[in-house]
Amino acid sequence: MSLTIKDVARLANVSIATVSRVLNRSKPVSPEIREKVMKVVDELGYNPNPVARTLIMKESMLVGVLISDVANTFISMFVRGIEKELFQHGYTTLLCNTNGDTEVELHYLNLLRDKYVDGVVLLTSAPKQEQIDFFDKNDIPVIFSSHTDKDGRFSSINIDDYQATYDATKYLIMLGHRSIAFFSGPMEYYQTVRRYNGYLQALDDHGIEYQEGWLFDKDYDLESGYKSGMELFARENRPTAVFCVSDMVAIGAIRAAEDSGLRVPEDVSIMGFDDIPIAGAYRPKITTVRQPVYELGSGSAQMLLKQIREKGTGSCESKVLPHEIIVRESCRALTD
Amino acid sequence: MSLTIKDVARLANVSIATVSRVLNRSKPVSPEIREKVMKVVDELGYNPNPVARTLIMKESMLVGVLISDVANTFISMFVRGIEKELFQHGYTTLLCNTNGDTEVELHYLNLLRDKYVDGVVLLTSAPKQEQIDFFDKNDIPVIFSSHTDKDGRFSSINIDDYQATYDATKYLIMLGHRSIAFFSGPMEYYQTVRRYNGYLQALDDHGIEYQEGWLFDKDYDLESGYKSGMELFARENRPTAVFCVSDMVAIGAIRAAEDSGLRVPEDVSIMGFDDIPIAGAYRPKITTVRQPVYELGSGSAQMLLKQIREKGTGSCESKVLPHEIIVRESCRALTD
DNA sequence: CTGTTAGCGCATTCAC
DNA sequence: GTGAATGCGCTAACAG
Repeated sequence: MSLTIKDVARLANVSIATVSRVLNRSKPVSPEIREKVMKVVDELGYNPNPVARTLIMKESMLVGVLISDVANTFISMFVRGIEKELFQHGYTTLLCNTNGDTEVELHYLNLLRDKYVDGVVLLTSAPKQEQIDFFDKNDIPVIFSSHTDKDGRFSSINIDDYQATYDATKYLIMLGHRSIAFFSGPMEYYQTVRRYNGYLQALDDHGIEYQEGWLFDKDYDLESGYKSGMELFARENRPTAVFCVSDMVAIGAIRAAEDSGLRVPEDVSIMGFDDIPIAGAYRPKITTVRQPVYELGSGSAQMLLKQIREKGTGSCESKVLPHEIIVRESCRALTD
Repeated sequence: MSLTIKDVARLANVSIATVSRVLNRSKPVSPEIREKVMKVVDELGYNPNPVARTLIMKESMLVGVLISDVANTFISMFVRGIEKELFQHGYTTLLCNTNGDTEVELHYLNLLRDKYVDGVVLLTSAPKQEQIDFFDKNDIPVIFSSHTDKDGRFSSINIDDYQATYDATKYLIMLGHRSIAFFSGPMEYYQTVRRYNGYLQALDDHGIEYQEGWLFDKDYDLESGYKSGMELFARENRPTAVFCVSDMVAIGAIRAAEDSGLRVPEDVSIMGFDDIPIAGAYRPKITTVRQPVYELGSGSAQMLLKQIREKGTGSCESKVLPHEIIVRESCRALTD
């Protein structure tokens, strides 16, 4: 069906080795022959079979990206960042959705290795032991995105979740709030834990005693925020502010507040996280912590590319991107 | 490094041909030998190299999914539908983001073919001539999602965009609206055109004359809706209702209305499309047309799988999934 | 510089 | 039923 290197060699009256050489610049070829070959290649519109190439080279120009559904809201943007960067360097992105299922993750990891992917980006939010083991066993470049392994033996790119939440909590405290609930995600994710710790530390640093019942650990989505909100706002003695681990949770919380007869921010202040496009358009506009999602994606790709080039060095780096408090309308100063 | 079929053959004292046979059930093998081989396979944890296999079989167990950024809001859900379905059948999803760039699309299509993908799902919203040509030239199973080629020579899965918009417009008319603006996406997308036609027809069928200046064709995102809204609501003689091609556009339009001192739905009714998760949580809750996004994804996968099995038959089917008007708060009845 | 040859890991035709 | 040999399309030693 398709053209092979043989066809080119025959029509150009050279050996297949020569064709391979001009195509890969692997060895010097005389200008005349090179040109002759290129002419045939162009006329035929020939391009080498990447599968055969992979079989020999053990590289595929493929990069696997594992995603789960956490923070699913910004996955799309994140992936675009990765994808664009990789594409510019001739790599293709193999996207794998794991739904956070360890078994599925492992399945994909093995599959990817068998396909000779040149690298992997993990956006699965909970670095499991199985993953660590896999990358210990297989020498495949990998970037942990938005989460790191405990020992920091692998490259990673993150924002400073601890500091970001610390800053957010501090902001609420500066506004005069002394009772602040924490609408969390699952504590299995280090990301969540780091945020929680930042929150606790900010409380502590400002002489606020953490209260039993301020923590709601459900998930990163709208429904979780709504449920936590309905639960919290039904209480007699409710906090004056709520920190949410995502904007979607914040939106759910705002809905719950309104359904409970509370106004935001007059009766309760609600802070989000992510700064998804809708955050600035919501009513009230959501005060939130901005993550540079696209940059996290493209940064992952850049780091991975570097690691692929330097494969074998065992080098490993960590990158932390800046966050930013975006002040809008959903949090107000307490002036009583 | 990795295990090969030779290792298995050696340890089981059989030829590689026999190993291949038990693994593929391609030819009968005596029970004793089969068992002996399987034992070695299990002990070694051997699995065949898919790349070598692809080189011979000309199939990869890979499916390419091309996406652009239109309706980017629901791509995530759509892809999950595809991915899950394919995964269950042993296929892996190769996701390619084209940004609607024809050149990039073509690049990917060629790459995918060279990787021997077993099929392709197109979610690029504008069936371009180049794409049609590609699939005419290359006999690769393909599903056009959310858009069809004009001639209907390829399989596709859609909702009935024409009817859905007709229904939505009719709903607004039934509410008493006689002047209805259309916040559109780019007219290069057939999807957009079909919706526009449904809108026009509904107007016509109910004796409403279409007015110059009711059409705003920008894009499917929030900003487009906002801009169109600011433009429209500044006018003296503004419509009482607006149909938007997506919920994000609707959200932008609602923002614009409020920034123009208009209340929704008291002063202007705004209707969305898609029913993204936020639509029901927005303030006001958005009246919209629901698309079964996940089902469009899994349906695409099912149709593709079927086509892969029946490859060569040249069979081609079209599937239309139901839409639904979701009545919420953003549109009100005119009672004057 | 260039051509010949030998694999990469596997499926499959042939002989037996 | 089973094994030896051939080749998928390509790269890389090896000679010349």
